[in-house]
Amino acid sequence: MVTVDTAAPAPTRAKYARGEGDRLRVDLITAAIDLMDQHGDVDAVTLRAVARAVGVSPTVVYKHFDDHDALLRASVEFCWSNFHAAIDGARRSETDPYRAFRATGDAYVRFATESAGQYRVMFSNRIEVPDAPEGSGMVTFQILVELVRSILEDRDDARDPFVVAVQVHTWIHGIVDLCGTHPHGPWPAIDEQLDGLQTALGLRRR
Amino acid sequence: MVTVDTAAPAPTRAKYARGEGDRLRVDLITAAIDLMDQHGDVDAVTLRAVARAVGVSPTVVYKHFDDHDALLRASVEFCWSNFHAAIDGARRSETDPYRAFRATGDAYVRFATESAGQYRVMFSNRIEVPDAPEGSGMVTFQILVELVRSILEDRDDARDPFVVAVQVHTWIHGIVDLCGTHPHGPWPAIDEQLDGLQTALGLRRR
DNA sequence: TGTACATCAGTGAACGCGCGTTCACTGATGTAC
DNA sequence: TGTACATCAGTGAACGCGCGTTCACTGATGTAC
Repeated sequence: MVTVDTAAPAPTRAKYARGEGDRLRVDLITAAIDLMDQHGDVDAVTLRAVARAVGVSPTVVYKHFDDHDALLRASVEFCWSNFHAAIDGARRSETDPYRAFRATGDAYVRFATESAGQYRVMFSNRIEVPDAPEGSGMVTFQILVELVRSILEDRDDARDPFVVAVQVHTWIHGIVDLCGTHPHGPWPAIDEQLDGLQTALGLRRR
Repeated sequence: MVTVDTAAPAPTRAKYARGEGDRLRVDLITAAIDLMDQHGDVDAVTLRAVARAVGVSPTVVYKHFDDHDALLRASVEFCWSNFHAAIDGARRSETDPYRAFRATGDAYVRFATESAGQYRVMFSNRIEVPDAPEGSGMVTFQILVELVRSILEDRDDARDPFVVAVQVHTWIHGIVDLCGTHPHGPWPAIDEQLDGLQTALGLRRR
């Protein structure tokens, strides 16, 4: 319910030239995501706050989105694509499956830490984004399944990659969520926790 | 931002007798917690919504709490004591450390499932409740540390009970949070996931 | 036994606020003739 | 080359709403004399 009035009200912005009006759509989404990251809370992302951040009147939002909810849905969709890009980029950065796994885990943690607001909004599931069965995360989760599969094959490990990938994801989510919301607890460093995860789940080279 | 106007407005309630006015304090906290569980969101717990649920005018809340925030803090504190009671009760229900561990895990999952709103509000950390270092959860977390310690001793396992307890907690939190917010995903059943956790973390009788 | 009074649980109207949304409008810019 | 006009980006005032909070009040009940 607290709505802090941070930031200058309107940094005197010039209007976009004719034909470039669609760029405002991107600006609005970007501003919405910034608000998520600043407040870690989707409720801070009011239509008026987004317009204020861009330096535009609230009414112009309706030129680009049906309503407030449509703006939020588009923004969350954008978060998912940011997330997917981060995860996919990390996985592609290494060919060795163990190194790729670890790079991807690090990227996951980095996203959840540096873009904590986005991460929380995405996984708190209060904004429904229409997509494949069970949300936009599924395609990204598939990357994890494949990473796990390549490791299990290399280890001659008969476990089901999907089941192990669920284990990896639930655990890593718990780590970033708990340590993110209680950053001053006496927890081990996150990368030590990742080490522990990889060991406990038997995903190290043997 | 959505405030659904569920439930009858005011079930014609009789005022408390002289000297029993303090019972309203408990009623308000109880109603606040019900709202958390119904909406899974602390923003639904407005001062007016709580008063409405109890069948009382908003102003009377100020007879029992300094302001809206004080009501929320007291409610979250009550959630923590509910949670502690559930965990502590489960741990005391078994003497064998392995069975006690599992009973406690089941109780954790049950609380996070059946009182999902409370759980989310407690761990989302948006309401600061003043307490021991790093919040009311620490004393309950200590129960987990002791459970893990007793298992590790029985197994002649030299690992640090605190570190392993952190592993248990981050993982179990990830399981209930992820499966709670995405209940229709293709995940294994939660108790199968608990089985997997116990095995992977080496907390089974050998 | 009766009565004045303090105490107590709770009300109701009013406030200023930020919100989402609607509506009629403005003013610059490109284009057709 | 000039001019009328359609198009486009964006504004500003207004609405009804629910919110947290304040203030002066009510009406029943126990108690002191």
